[in-house]
Amino acid sequence: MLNVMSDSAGYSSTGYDPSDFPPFAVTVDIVILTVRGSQLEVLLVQRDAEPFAGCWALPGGFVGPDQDLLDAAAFKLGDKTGIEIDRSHLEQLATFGAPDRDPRMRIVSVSHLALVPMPSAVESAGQRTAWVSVDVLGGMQLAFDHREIIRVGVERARSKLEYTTLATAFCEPDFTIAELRQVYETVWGESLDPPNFHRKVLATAGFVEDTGESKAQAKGRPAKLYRAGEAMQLSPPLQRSS
Amino acid sequence: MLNVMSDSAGYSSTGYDPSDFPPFAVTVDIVILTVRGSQLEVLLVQRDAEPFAGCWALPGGFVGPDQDLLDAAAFKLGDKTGIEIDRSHLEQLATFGAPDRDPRMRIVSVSHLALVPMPSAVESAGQRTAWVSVDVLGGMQLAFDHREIIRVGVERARSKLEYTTLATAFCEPDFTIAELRQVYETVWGESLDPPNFHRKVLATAGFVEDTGESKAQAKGRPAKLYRAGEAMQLSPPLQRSS
DNA sequence: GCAATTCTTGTGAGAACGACAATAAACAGG
DNA sequence: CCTGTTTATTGTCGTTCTCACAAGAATTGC
Repeated sequence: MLNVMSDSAGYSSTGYDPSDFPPFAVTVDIVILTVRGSQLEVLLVQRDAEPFAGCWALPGGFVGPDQDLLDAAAFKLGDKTGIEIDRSHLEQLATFGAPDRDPRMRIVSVSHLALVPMPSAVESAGQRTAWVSVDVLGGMQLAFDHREIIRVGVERARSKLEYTTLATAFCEPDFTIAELRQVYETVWGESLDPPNFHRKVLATAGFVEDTGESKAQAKGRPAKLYRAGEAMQLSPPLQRSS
Repeated sequence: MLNVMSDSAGYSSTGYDPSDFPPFAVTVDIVILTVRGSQLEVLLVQRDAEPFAGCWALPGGFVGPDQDLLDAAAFKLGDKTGIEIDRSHLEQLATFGAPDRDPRMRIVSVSHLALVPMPSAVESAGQRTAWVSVDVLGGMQLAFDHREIIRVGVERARSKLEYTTLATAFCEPDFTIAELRQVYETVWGESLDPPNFHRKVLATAGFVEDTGESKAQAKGRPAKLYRAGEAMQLSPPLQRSS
């Protein structure tokens, strides 16, 4: 099927005639992550059409003729999964365009990364969608190069938690320091010292704001509730050991 | 010009009608940076065709039908400027695809970032190419959204110098610590304490390796020459004050 | 009340950082 | 040869940050 392209080749000798560019399609794919318990999970949808029918894949689709890329990602996410994403936690991830990544034709995919809090995300998952722990993806058959896209997305999330306040995007509007710490521990896959983490978060201006409220625990002292602060960057960064 | 897509059709045989997906063209653009003296400079080429004829623009061009994105970026750079880039210092930057970013038709540009050392880069600049300090770009008229692309590229470079060993890409194969410090000072636009910088670089395992050679200065004590080490990440990072 | 649990604050040793002093190695000029 | 100048490199030291762990505070269950 790849030879569909070769008919339009042959523009290289005489410079670049704009009327002779190769035919491309452009799609958006969304790596949408959440933290449930101690698992970092990604939302997948089951494909019903060839190629890769029956396989799990990232939500996404073709970009509309007059759609901006970020708009397309947000729209496709709502369209395919019903999740309305806070635009502030949706960002472009990377673009994948290997010539053979789609057997049908040349498709360039602009992948995006979205982070959502736990409960609302889980409820919104529809029939042919599933939240899957990133730890069990190895045993699944994924469509196209989506395994690689997810790998890049997870690595981006891990990295951004170090030097940005993005971890609050995984939390409800009001959250405790322990819940925030749980996010870090889950995404990074390592345990953090509760006292030191607590102090460090409060010492970073603009990371969290006190709400005055408290939240009762199943056992133990109630925890103060905080909301996300104004700051976007963390300086100095929170560093993982590895 | 928008109708050119439909001419090169013929997807019906494969089951995919060209009208199923919108007509896109995909280009690569390269933000190639170098440090000359105390200036951070970007390579621009002067356009000879409409739109934006006569304006300065980033080197780049349409992606070939069977070309990977990174390959296309490296090829276009060599083709348009004669610069053969070390592939290890060429990375994808971001993708720009606003519907109105090109007046001709819908074009999605996958931008790339390249870093090259000073002298070779300057020599390679051809007739219609120029190295321009990023500080004077404000007064120039740039094609398309290339001003924004350059801004993102410069910010990426500034950021990556903090936590990667990428600064060595701006240096010759053998370089002194002072030359490396000059790179940091130029890209970040702030001065660093020479003794502390010297110690910090040598204390980071894998950042630089001793060559045993020395380099005479115009004045003063000769400096030892180093080469880039194996490490890619800097931990702990070098931090800029701002 | 008491034990258990969890959140929050204290503490002290060691490492890192930053400003600046001191030394080392070259050159220029007398 | 000696001296001043310049730049590279090493020392020093007080402050800050980090990290491991102890201690205190606030709740639940018995």
